[in-house]
Amino acid sequence: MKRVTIYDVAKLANVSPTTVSRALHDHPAISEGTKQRVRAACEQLAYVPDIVARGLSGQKTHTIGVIVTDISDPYLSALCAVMERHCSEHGYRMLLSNTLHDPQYELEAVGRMLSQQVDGLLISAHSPQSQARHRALIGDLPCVYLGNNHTADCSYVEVDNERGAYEAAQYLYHLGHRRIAFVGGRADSRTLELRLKGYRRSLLSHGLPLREIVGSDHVEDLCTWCYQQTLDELRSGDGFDAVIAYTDRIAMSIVDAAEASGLRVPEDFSLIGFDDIVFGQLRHVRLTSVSQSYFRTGQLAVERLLAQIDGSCSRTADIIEPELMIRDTCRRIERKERSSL
Amino acid sequence: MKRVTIYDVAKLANVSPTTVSRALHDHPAISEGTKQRVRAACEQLAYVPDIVARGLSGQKTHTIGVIVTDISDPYLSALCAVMERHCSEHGYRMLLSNTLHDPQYELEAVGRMLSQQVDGLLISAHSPQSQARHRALIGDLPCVYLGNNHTADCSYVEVDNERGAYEAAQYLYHLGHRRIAFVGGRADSRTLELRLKGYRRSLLSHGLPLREIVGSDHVEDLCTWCYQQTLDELRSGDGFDAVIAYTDRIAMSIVDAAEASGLRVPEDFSLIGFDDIVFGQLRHVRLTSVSQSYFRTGQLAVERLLAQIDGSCSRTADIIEPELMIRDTCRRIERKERSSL
DNA sequence: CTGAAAGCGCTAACAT
DNA sequence: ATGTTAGCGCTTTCAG
Repeated sequence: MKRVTIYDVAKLANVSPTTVSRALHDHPAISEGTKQRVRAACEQLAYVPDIVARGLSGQKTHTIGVIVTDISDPYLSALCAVMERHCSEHGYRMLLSNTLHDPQYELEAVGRMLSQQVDGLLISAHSPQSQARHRALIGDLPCVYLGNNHTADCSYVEVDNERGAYEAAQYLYHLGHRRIAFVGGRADSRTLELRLKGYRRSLLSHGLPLREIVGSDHVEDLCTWCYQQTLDELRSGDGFDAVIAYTDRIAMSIVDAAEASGLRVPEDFSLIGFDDIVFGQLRHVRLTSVSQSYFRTGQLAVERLLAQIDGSCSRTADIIEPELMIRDTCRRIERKERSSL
Repeated sequence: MKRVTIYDVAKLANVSPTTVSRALHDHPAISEGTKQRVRAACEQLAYVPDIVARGLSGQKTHTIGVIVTDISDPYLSALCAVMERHCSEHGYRMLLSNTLHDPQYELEAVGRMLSQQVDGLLISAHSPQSQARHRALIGDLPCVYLGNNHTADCSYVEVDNERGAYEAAQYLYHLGHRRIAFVGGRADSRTLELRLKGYRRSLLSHGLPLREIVGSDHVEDLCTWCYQQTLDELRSGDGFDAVIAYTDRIAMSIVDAAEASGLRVPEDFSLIGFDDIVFGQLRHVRLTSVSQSYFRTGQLAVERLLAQIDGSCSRTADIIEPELMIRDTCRRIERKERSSL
């Protein structure tokens, strides 16, 4: 069973292949009558246009490449869902690659996307270093980075993570907490760096001591590692009564660690996560979290990329403001030595 | 900045394009010396092969299309991650489409994949009906269905859902529960149908009454709907003391509903989910769940598909056995009128 | 061992 | 309004 091509359609409709092509693209210079005939012939032969050939001939493949660190991360999978929708609404297909935080794989994925002739790239990079490694490969192909893991000379849509963490810490401070730790993240991530920066800015401004539990880049299972570290710290006596977790997923591990060491959340222990994933919103959990709207991020990223592709703009930088979603994992502490507030 | 083609490489290496092509494919009839020269030239020009042209010329695009109902579902996103890995290990790229349970979109997605000339398709269909609608389009293109939503004349990898539900119900029965409900799912899904079948087989064999709370296909947010329905039922007095939920996600909503009506899990209320997602495994939740290994499913699906593509086999049907992961959301009930066990 | 030439299916000048 | 022709970048007979 051979492929049906425009030549077959042309023959049946008694016109030239060009006319078929034009009719299919609704070219104005084709009479309504021929268009009808061509469409009928297509129908009859069950003709399906070959996008690959179209891509070779024209210069566009109408395919965009998406490279993420972990598609099974709830935030990223939600983001992908949004991006896929927007792409397909604009007639683009989406090629997906999952790096699992492996910089080498990320580099190869970029290469594969290029050789696939994607019209543009949407990348959630592992770290600024990994991004630097593939930067040259990409050249001037339209590309928008998702999140903070990139260097300055590119387009991106990112959340103001410094501010998100700062506000989370401020919130805990005003609730009366004075022993606030930051837990989670991989050392080479710029997102982590920024969140730490915000956390430090808040604590330092109140003269509070910093407590940072951060994984090195080769920790395999970050959640388990954070659970263990936190548990150890809490048991060593000299603990803390509030935690800002790098992600909601880690926050949930922290709940486990707190409870395992005999502390209840939020009665004895306050907790804030990042990402505002759907599982944190369950009544059963009600995790207070810094939200970075995946909806807005995904939409904006695709929009910016498509604008770059059709040449209507070059570099863009968008900062999404985070929002603290206050739920039930933080509690006000009555302080005897009322300092200021 | 024009594209670098094999012609450029050929010129630089002082050979013909044919030789370049062959050298790149490690053709045996090319001398080692020329291969070296060609490789050097490629390097120097930063040549990237054009997969699109290769696809047009040969007949393979080395691209497989994946169509899922919801990439932000934890089970499916984990499955996609596994499949992406396996595909790329075998030199295939993965085109992703997300139907959000819309049969019309599913149909269009199949069309887009076809016109993209994918070498094969991996589909998690919305329902057997929706699958039937696109079946003809696909024709004899290699295709493997994920899960139970398909008719008989195709390849698939599915979990024995009937058995999974049966065993979940048996487990609850042996724990002493006599008022066991099944909650969740969409009416047109065959997966639901099978789970219900297993649930019924168990309950009927013990002479217990059936309690089924199932959404119609146009319920928007299934979780919220299930929460509300369950809450109503529980409050109406004549409730139940155990639930098998259609998914873990729904199970979590049921926890909320139970707690909202004053019942504690597992003290007053036992609960089993489906999927064994990572969030259910957290110590904080410890949800008992029927596991359908996404790892095994994803791996097998890709393997079967690739075997079909390279022609080494035609139709396959694989059944994955489910496994009841017993955690902490079910509890033994002491019965006064000890019936049998 | 290497090269020339003919497509793969489609589009886009450039005619008519 | 429609047709002719020449590629897009690569592979693949068929000849040297």
